[in-house]
Amino acid sequence: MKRKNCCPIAQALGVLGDKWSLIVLRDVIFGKKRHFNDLLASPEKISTNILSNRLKTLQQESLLCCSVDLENRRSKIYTPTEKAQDLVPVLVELYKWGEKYNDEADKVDNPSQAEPF
Amino acid sequence: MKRKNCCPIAQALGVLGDKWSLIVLRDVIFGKKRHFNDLLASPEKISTNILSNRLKTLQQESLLCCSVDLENRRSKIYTPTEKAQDLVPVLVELYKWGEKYNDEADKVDNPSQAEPF
DNA sequence: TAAACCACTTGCAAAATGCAAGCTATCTGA
DNA sequence: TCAGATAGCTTGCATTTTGCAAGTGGTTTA
Repeated sequence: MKRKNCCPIAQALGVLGDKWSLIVLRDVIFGKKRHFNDLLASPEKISTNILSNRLKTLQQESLLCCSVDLENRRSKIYTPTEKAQDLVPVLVELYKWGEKYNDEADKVDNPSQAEPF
Repeated sequence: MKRKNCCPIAQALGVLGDKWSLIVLRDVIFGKKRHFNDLLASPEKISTNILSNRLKTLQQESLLCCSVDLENRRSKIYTPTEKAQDLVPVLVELYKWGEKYNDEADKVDNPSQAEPF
């Protein structure tokens, strides 16, 4: 969804405002995940076609860059760009908010948060 | 999308990770918009059924509360809760990021940013 | 009391998502 | 060398979400 001539929040959401983009970026930025299968393995269970599509659009938006693993040529390496790294404050604030408001049910069921993602 | 037993970012995105929720919250929090028609009038052009649906789910998630305008009983007033106000840092970081990276095309076409939203 | 207003709801088409299976190139072990 | 295994997709199809236009039912204003 392109949003031209509108506020920066809407423009940011034009790139990030879907169910999966920020999950993928979280894993690449904080989880240091670099390979397709690593990203597939996240507990949120993205499907292969969606992940493939998201990796494509995130490259188009200059949020990820893709290179071939020289030691294993069937493998591709996805790395976050500076533009993606600059989303860290957004992700941190989302994390804090999620932690403050949306953890109550889990804390009862599952007090130990072994793996955040 | 409910996301249980997973990281706070995914939980936050379970509520906010769609195309419209954060736009509506932006307008209610920063734009001080309180009425259905005010929210409809935003430049992003949300449609009536989606807005209606989003207002419902945001109430269910305790992000908005709804009351009848006592001076005009056909009108409803939507106000942000504290939980919604606590999204200000998220919106601010999104704004900064959007401003930094997604304004280039607009600056050329439309240098004066009269109405941010 | 007719017209306008506000907040929806409904119907239907289009797009996005979810799931399973398959495909191609590369690599690994016997 | 060649049968698997592996990595990163693509395809097909069902389901869900979104988008658009039109209509509805109280409320209020002229």
